[in-house]
Order: sequence, then C-alpha cells, then structure tokens
Amino acid sequence: MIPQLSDELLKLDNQFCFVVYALSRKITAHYRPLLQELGLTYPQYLVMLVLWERHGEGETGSPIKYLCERLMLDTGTLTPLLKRLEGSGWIQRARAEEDERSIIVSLTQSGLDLKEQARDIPGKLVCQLSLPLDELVAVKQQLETLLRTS
Amino acid sequence: MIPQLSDELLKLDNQFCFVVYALSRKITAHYRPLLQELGLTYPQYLVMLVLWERHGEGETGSPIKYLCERLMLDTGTLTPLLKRLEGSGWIQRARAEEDERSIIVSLTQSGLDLKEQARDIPGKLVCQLSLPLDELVAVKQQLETLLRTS
DNA sequence: GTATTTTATATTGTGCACAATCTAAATTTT
DNA sequence: AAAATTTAGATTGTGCACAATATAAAATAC
Repeated sequence: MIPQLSDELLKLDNQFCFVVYALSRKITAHYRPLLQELGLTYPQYLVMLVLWERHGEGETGSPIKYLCERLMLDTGTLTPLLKRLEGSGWIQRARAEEDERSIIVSLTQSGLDLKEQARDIPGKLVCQLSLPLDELVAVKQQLETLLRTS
Repeated sequence: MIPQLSDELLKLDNQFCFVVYALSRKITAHYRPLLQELGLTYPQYLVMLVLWERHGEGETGSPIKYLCERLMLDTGTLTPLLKRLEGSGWIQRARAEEDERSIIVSLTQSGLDLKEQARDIPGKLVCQLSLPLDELVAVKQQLETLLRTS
C-alpha cells in the first residue's frame, strides 16, 4: 500500500471545516450560561440582536423574510424559534397590512428592556477568547470574506 | 439617548461568533451534495474520517469515548449517530472484552471501501473556498489556537 | 379580468447538539 | 469482601438546521 496525499487530506486535523464547526460549538457553549440568565438560546439571541439594532435605526418592525436573510436561516428554523420568543414575551408577530403574506416581528417593551441586561455580554465573551483583539478582528475579516464569496 | 459603545458591540456584524457560526453552516452546506452521494451527513463523515485515520494507523477499533473526545461531541449526539452508521452498514459496534462498559466501533468492509469514494471530497471542497490555500492554512491555525485555549 | 406564476410563511420529517438522568460495570475505600 | 465512588454509554427531552411540501396572498401574463 503506497501512502497517498489524499490520505493526508482525509485526516481530521487537516480539515478546515472541522475547526470552524468545533469552534462554533465551543463559542456558543461560552455564551450558554450568560444567555441562560436572560432566558435565551444563542440563535434566539441573534434574532434579538437584529431586532435591537433595527429598533435603534428607527425600524420598529422586521419581516420574517428580512430576519431569514440577515441570519442566513430559513423559515423552517425561524418560524418555531420566533413562536418561542413570542411565548417568552420578548416579541410580537403580526401580519403586514400592505401585504397579508408577510409577518412583521416587533419588540415588546420587555424585549426592548432585555437589551440592557445583554449589554455586558459581548465584553464578557471577548475576555474568554484567548486571542488579542486585533488578531481577532483580522481573523474575523478573513472569515467574512469566505462567508461572502464562497 | 446617548449612543453607547455597547450598542455597537451588540450589532450583528460586530459579532465574531456569528461569522464562525454562519460560516460553519455554509461550509457544511457545500459538503452536503458531495456527501449525499455517499449517503453520509457531515457529522457522520467526521466520524468516518476518524475511523479511516485510525485504520491507517493499525487501530481497527475505537471506543465511543475516544470518538467523543476527538470530535468534541457527547454520547447524546454520538450514540444515535453511530446507530445510524451501523444501520447503513459502514460500521459495527461491539462491547470491549476487557471492559464491558466500553463499546468498540470498527469499520465494516463497506465502510473501509467508502474511503475510496471520499478521496476527492477535500480537493473539491477547497476549490469552492475562495481563499488562497496559504491564507486558509494561516486562518486555520489561528482558529485552532482559539479552539485549544479558549 | 381570469389564469399562471411568484412570493412569504407554515408544516412535516430527519438528524444533529446538548443538558439531565439512568444503568451497569469497574474501581476504590474502608 | 462489602460499600461507596467513578466511569462508559444509553435514554429522554428541548431546540435548532434544513429539505420538501403546502397554502394563500400578490404580482404578472395573457
């Protein structure tokens, strides 16, 4: 049996994707206890980030379609997730008047207030990442390129 | 209302984790059609990578505990996944003789043969990633540091 | 103005991920 | 050696992810 290059490429440690996959799970594990205090999962937190951001821009409502595009998730994922957020009282869902197909998601007052409790999360998390901030920013930019163009 | 630094940090585009999370899903989406031809999901493919690698090192069997450590997954994830791989005929599971608590996972002949069909996958995938190989290797090393030390 | 197509969301089904609990085998204590 | 503890996996339950299909409203074609 002759050792082949393709054997090397099939080793776990040579898989770029595995590193990304494992790191993603590890970082969300860092978020978990922090988010648990707010009663959010990580994907729910991402939705809230978008809604808080939109609110700051004066957009009080966001169509589900917009959330799907922004978070790169489909309705099979977001529909039940949004129902859970509504059940927790953070958001409301209502049909758009102009287009009865569209559902507009908006923050409740509780959902808006929750932002204050979330303010210190990004800071706490960066502290748990053992890479200098400038290197983190550089890596993030490379990953963004991959995300955009691949 | 005074604009705050913490408002910036809470924006989706400033989240390091979201990039990793979204990229992870995007890359596995690239894998999906390739793996579908082999009848594997991405996590199942990772298990097969480890088993193929171990086989190449002369280790014909791997305890579930070892797979858990290597893939950073727990038994709640791996037990049903391994049962599906067994159902597909790629692996076998058997209690270890020395320690009846331990289950040893080993490749069937089909599972070993499947490696030949998987050989061209890493190459195909790298071609879909729009980053020069050297940069990819550099980013991977940074992410590995994060994974190890965070 | 009706028929066709497109669009926005919901639903169903499969497969991860992971916390929490359970079981039985192995190890350690006493 | 019997009791207590640890360890390897399995099980249960919740919540993503995503493919495939369904539905109804809107837009377009004719």
